[in-house]
Amino acid sequence: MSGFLRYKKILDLFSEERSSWTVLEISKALKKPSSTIYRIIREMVLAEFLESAAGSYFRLGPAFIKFNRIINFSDPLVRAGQPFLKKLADENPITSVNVLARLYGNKVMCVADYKSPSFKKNTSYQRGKLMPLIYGATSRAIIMQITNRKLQDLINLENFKSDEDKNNFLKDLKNDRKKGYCITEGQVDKGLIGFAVSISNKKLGIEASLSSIFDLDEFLLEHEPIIYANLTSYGLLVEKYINEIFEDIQNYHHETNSIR
Amino acid sequence: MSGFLRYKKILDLFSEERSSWTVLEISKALKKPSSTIYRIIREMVLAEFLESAAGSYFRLGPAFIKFNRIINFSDPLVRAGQPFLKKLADENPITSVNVLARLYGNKVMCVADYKSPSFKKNTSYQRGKLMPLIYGATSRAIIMQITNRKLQDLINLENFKSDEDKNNFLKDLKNDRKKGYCITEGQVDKGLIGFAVSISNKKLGIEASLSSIFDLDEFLLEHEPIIYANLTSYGLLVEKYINEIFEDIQNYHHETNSIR
DNA sequence: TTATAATTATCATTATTTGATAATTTAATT
DNA sequence: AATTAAATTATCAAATAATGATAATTATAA
Repeated sequence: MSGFLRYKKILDLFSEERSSWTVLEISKALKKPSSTIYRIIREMVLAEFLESAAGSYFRLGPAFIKFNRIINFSDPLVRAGQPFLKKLADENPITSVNVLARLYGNKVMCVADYKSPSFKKNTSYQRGKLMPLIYGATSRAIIMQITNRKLQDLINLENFKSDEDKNNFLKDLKNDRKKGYCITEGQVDKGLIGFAVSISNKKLGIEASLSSIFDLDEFLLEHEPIIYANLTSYGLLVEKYINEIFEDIQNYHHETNSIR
Repeated sequence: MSGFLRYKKILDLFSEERSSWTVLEISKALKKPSSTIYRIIREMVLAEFLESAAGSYFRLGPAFIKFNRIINFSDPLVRAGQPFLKKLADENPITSVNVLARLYGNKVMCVADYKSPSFKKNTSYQRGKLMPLIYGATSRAIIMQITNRKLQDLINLENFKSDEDKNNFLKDLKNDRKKGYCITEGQVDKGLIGFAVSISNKKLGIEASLSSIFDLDEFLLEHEPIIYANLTSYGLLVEKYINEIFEDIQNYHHETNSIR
């Protein structure tokens, strides 16, 4: 265990389910002597990536809140898409959860979400949550824009139940690519239906999706064209804004570099 | 430069104002050879703490969004206080920004905020933003609960204009401690008035504040008693919930430890 | 106060980082 | 498609830092 991994392995222990650890627990989990863990933890506490809590427990530190904010204000995808989620929700024919998600390793991560105030059911899509790559429209609209080697690598990491399962998935992917958007029912959350379009920007390396999720109890077939129209138009709008932001960033860097 | 600092120094370059850097720029800024920076950056990209963007720039990675989420769902202060911010806003006599903030190093960080939808002015208090320790009611209600050595250390880090300035600050602090809450006008944002109460929990090491910020153009003296009543009652409520969460955590750890 | 747990310090050994440079890959331009 | 420049990775000996066993100290609880 060396380099950044030494720190990351500790951070990765912290989860929603288990958000505080003692040095001894960490030392057991990572099979490292506690003197080593103490030394590392001390460094991370100093850097505010961890903080000590009651009862000699440690938890994640405020540095994450700070850097998260910087991302919020600067990430082109979040900046471009965030403001449209509420509008999308307001224009949808029924209450919805609206999500901006992106590839994160071999998972999909929601980076922004807006739920209509009166939406009743619980959904898995909340900012920061990691979701499976192969289930749900949100994820599908991301993976369907990935090709060649990268797609192969990602798919090889997935555990399909059978070869047939895998082939079906690939066939669906092909169809969705042709249609330009995805619909899935209950793949992630029972009783919900999701619609999604791809969001991409080659130059910025953005592989993302915009999606609206509805309660199956409220959803009617006649809603589909409106949902589809909303998603595609807002999707294009988000991509347009990403481009503008990209140009802003470029100009900024040109300026600051020429000043020097 | 060794240990975690090596990584932190790079991360600390990234700010709202300057959210993407090339390896060469980092290498200049930190006065380190680019081969070294490349090696470090590669590690951090692999860990998703950085990600490569267009034009050989790098920016903060999605790991921060993920860990930020875990904090949101597990930090006792956020969990206990977050749900009350909207209620506080709704019960205030005029539109307001409501903030939960805590000590972060020698600064104050907002960890949750709720703005009345129709609040017009811009405020500095937004989740994740670092604020000065000695200005504004939000900060004052935090520092006023700190004593002895820790207070000395924190105050020594501040640059007061004069000794008189410093003495005035200490005098105000004493008064606020007696009163049990703080009011400041325009210290952080011109045209705004802030009210704050302390939030603390010894066992959890929480030194925080709950505050409501109003537009001076809307604020009337007769609002003060209601504001005061709201803040103190919600402040106590938040502290009560922090305590309950603390006990939940304890029980959880007892269970998991006895199972093993 | 005493006892126990938590944390820090020490230090020789072992392993890793460093930085100069070369090699390779990628992107831009002709 | 070929050329060039820029970005990134690889190499390796020297310098530096991490490790972990143990001892010492400090905080916490009984």
